[in-house]
Amino acid sequence: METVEKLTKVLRNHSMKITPQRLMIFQILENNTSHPSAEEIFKRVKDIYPTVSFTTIYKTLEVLCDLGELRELTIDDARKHYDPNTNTHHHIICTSCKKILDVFEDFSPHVKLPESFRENYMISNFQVSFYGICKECN
Amino acid sequence: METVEKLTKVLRNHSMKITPQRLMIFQILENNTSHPSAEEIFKRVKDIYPTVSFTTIYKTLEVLCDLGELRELTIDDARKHYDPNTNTHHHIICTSCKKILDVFEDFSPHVKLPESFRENYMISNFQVSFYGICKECN
DNA sequence: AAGCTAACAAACAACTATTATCATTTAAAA
DNA sequence: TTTTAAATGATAATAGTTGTTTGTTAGCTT
Ligand SMILES: [Mn+2]
Ligand SMILES: [Mn+2]
Ligand SMILES: [Zn+2]
Ligand SMILES: [Zn+2]
Repeated sequence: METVEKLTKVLRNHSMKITPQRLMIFQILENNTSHPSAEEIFKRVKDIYPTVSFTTIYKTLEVLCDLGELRELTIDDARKHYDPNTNTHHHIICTSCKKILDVFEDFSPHVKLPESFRENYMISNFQVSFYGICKECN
Repeated sequence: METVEKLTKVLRNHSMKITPQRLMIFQILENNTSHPSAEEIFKRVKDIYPTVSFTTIYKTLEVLCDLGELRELTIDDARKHYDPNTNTHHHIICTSCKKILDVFEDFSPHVKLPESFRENYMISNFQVSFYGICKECN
């Protein structure tokens, strides 16, 4: 199922309303692998709905995160980025231009929390972040 | 060599000055595995030097990071944390209380950037972040 | 189709972490 | 001790994000 359709359904199931602004956000997120920041999403929505406010963007992104339909990435120290792909995967960020790409390698067979933590932590997930410089940034 | 001694030496080598405030920060960082935020460091320095400013804390932490003597952790989405241990290692963060612990497992033999990225990226390092709930937070 | 109401959007204010500016002070070299 | 470059601290500014209020609307009910 495509993102727009799925998110519409999920929000409906929670008696939340589908507004034009939200639909636009869903469309922006559909098949989006660019890991946009709130501002990048805001700008694109603003092109179509010039009166949209930042609050609306943040509120909708928060709702989607709470519903588990969106991942909030803590990888760029300057701002949060959002990822509609909620399947386990990893990232590489260029420390110069801050571009974030997906790394779909499955590290789970090898990356396990050491035994000593097992009894003290309930692990929900892990993520691997690679830091480097992309070719464009040399 | 202990942290205070080492940092003093490194700063001297770069013609930087050793001030009482900086020495206090060095002491706070010595053997510190709590991954403090700037504010936590600020509060502790303030106990001894009540007129210290936040600027001094941030500036000194920036200097240490630039010199490679301190690691800035991007793992808590609310604020940066600092780690005097600059050797490669990983972390587990409790998503409830935000406590950060070290994970010293060496994942480097298994966690490698996939071949497809090799020609386009100069990787400087990677980090594994485990997310979970600690026992105290249940 | 019209009315109802919880949820929403927008305007705006507030807040938090961090960085910038700059006059004053000080570490440390001469 | 004098000199000077660098650090400090007061203050302001900035950026990202969250909270509040009030009028509007999606989508159900009649
Ligand atoms: Mn991704
Ligand atoms: Mn650590
Ligand atoms: Zn780049
Ligand atoms: Zn906890």
